[in-house]
Formats: sequence, structure tokens, C-alpha cells
Amino acid sequence: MNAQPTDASIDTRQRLIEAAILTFAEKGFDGAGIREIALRAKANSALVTYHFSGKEGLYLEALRYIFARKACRVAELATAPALEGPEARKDAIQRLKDHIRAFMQDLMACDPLDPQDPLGEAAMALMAREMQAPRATSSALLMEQIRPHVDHLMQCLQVLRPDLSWGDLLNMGMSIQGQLLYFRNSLGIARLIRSNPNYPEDLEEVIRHFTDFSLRGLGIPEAFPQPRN
Amino acid sequence: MNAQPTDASIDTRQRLIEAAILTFAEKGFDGAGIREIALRAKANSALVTYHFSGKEGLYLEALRYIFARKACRVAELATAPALEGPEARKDAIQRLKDHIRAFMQDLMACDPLDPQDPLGEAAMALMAREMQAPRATSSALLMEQIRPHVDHLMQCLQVLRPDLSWGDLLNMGMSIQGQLLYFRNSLGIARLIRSNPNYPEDLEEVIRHFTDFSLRGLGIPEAFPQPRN
DNA sequence: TCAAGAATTAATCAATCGTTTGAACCAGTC
DNA sequence: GACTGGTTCAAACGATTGATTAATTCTTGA
Repeated sequence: MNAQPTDASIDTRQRLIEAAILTFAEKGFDGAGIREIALRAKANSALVTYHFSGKEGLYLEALRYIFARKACRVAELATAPALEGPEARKDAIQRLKDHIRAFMQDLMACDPLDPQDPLGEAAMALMAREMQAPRATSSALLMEQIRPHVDHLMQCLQVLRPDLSWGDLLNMGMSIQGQLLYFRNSLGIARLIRSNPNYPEDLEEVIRHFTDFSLRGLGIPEAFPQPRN
Repeated sequence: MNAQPTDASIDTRQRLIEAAILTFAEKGFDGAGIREIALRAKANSALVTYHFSGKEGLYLEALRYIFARKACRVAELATAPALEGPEARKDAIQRLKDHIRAFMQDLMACDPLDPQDPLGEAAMALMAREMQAPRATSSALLMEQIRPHVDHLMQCLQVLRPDLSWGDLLNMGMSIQGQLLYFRNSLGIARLIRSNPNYPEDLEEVIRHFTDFSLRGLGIPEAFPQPRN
């Protein structure tokens, strides 16, 4: 009379999801096969339909799995109260700095060179694929996940540049976010160009660069520690 | 006794290639089928093997076709002579502006002379897919295409910020290039966020933003038309 | 006009795709 | 031990994949 999922089945589900993340990230949705994923998870391919009602369902669960465990630092920031009072502007600058740091730390939380966590890179690669060519069934899922981060960033920008239109502010946000994500997605090339397989050796230095570049690009007077010349 | 290709066959080849660009851009390499491509080109699917010796060959030819006729603006710039003389700094700023405009126009393939070219957008979407997840057989082709553009950008940055180390300059280049490529790679999400499937409606406005943001971020005094406040 | 080669076609190939099936397995409950 | 419901499995399903075949059409130089 028991209708509860078994511990063992939860294990199988998780193995399938993690194998799916790895395989989907490597080959894309169409390139990855059910049998290949199941083999990787040491499970039977029929279980994909049984547990997730098909390949598409497994893909969505893989995305949810990523969202549930990643991007936790930025998520914390997004719960901050509204910016108000005389200190609003100063707070906004600090909050923007925190946002960049948190986002970078989330992005790098799982280094692709780190053998401990191959899931990290795969998850980011899958996210990148999904952002570039959102699937019809998953774009809503992606949007609701990203929305709070966008809102948090935009809230800061709005305080810092109240003179700009919403479209211009979105452009600013896009430039800032773009630097960070591109940095993560092109780490391999960057390491080759610099002939330094360990780049970045000091993440703080990169965070400082992105912070300075973004604040200057944003056009905030107090953030111009004039370039040395 | 004639062993020359027919005019008609060249036509068929071109129709297949262009249909391939459209379809590969929409669905990716694995998602697109040769029957679908052939149907779009109003040709027989067996001709894919006959003319290109297979699907992979058609894909490579599609990439070559793009390289041969698109992305020419940045390629032209990359042939410019070295920056010298008293005007070097002014020239470098202009050259950087031209680089951003040319790169953006190449990315979006919005040719004022050739408006509404569905092939252009598809071609760049295909490139974006390829840059994010390079296929083993085509990554070399892609690299040799991109390298000159990177070199050209770095040359400008070196003149504009001679006080910076090479590593810092690479960071600057990464920030600038990152904005542009991320913009292209995340068009899908950007359109969702803005609830505007036609974004960007005015490419010049986006180019202006990226130029301003980059020059300010770069920390060039003469590029600070102080933000209105 | 006619043979030769290039180009195109419909039909078919083996392989693989995601999914379905039906039986087995493995807890627990009576 | 019989029963139940969740879980797993090997086998097979129909559909579709890229590739191939052999016959046909088209083009062209002799």
C-alpha cells in the first residue's frame, strides 16, 4: 500500500540528470542520445521515459537541477530591499560591486580544470547553449530564473543613472553582464592566449578589472580614479 | 567529352548551401536533416552526398561560403598599417570605433546596401553557434578567421593605454569583445527580456552604446562627454 | 546524331532515434 | 506465501537518420 518513491529510484533519477547535464552540454539536445545518457548513468534507457516522461522532460529537469544548486550568491543579493534615502546612490554603487563579485564567484565556483566538479563547467555550457538558442519548452523556465538577477542589477543601474531611459539602462546591464559571461565562456581561449593554463590565478584581480571597467563604462563620475598616464 | 561542372549544377550547389545555412542556423548541425535542407533548396537529398560528399561536407562548405562573402568589414580594417606619428592616438580611437561598428555590423549582417537579407542573420547565427560549440572539423577554420580581428583590436588598445601591462590590455580587449559577442550570443534571451522579438530595431543605437561604454570603460579621458546629471 | 559524362531522381540501405512493451525484480503489508 | 505498487530491464517498435544504389535525364563536344 506504499506509494512513496524509493531511495534507490531517487538515486537513479539523480544519476540520470547529472549524466544528462554532461551529455547535453557536450552535444546539445539533438546531438545527445537517450542511450548514451543512460549508459553514462549506468541505467536503462527506458527509465528516461519512466521517470521524466521522455527526453524533453529529462532536459527540463536537468535545467531545474542546475538552477536549484547554482547561482546561490547572486540569488541572496536579489532579495535585498529597495534602494532609498540619501545613501541610495552610495548603496547602489556598493550593491553593484557586490553583484559583480557574487556573479563572478558563482561563475567560477566550479572551475573546468577542477577534476572535482565536472558538472560545473557542463552546467554553464548548457546554460550558454540555452541562452543562445532557447528551446520553446524551456525558455519560460530560463526567464523566471534569470529575471530576479536582471531586476536586481537593473535596480542599481536605475539609481545610478536616473537620466537614462529603460532601453539605455538595459543596454548598460547587457554590457556589464556580457563581460562576465563571455569571460566564463571563453576561459579556454583566454588561457591559450595568455599561455597561462592557470589563468586567472587571482580572481580578485579580474573582479577588480570588471568592476572598474563597468563603473567607468556606466559613466559614474565618482568611479573615475583617473587612468594613469 | 566534357568534364566541366554545369551552370545548373553550380546553381544547385548554391541553393543547397544557402538552404543549409538557414537550416543549420535554426536547428544546429544535429537538429537539421539533409532531407529538410534539400526540400528547402528544392533539390534531391542525394545531391548532398553527390556535391559535398556528405552532411559534414555541406556544413563546412556553408561555413566557407559565409567566410567568403560575409564578415568582410572587420577583415578590411585588420589590414590597416601600423599606428604611428603624432596622430597615432587620435587614429587609434577612430580605429577602435570603426572596429566596434564593423564587428557589430558583421555580427548582425545588417547591410544598409543589402537590407533584409535573411541569409545574413542566419549566417551569423550559425557563426555564433559555431563559436560557442565548435565542431572538431571546423574549429581550425573558425580560428584562422577570428585571429586577425583580435590582433587588430589589441593593436589599438596598446596605443590608447600604453601605461597598461599586456595582461591588463587583454582584460580590456576581453571586456570589449565580450560585450559584442555576448550581445550576439544572447539575442534570444535579450528579446525575451525586452518582450520585443524585433530587438534591436536600430543597430546604430546599439553600436553607439557599445562604443561609448567601451571608450569610457577603457579609461580614455577625451571620451568622457560627462554623463548628464 | 550520338555517345559520354555530369546531374538528378526515386527507391532503398543499414543504423540509430525516442518510445513502448511486458515481464521480472524488490521492497513492504496482510 | 500471496499480494501490491514502485522500479528496473531486455527486447522490440515504428519512424527517421545519413548514405547508397541504379536508373534516368540533361548537357555537350565530336
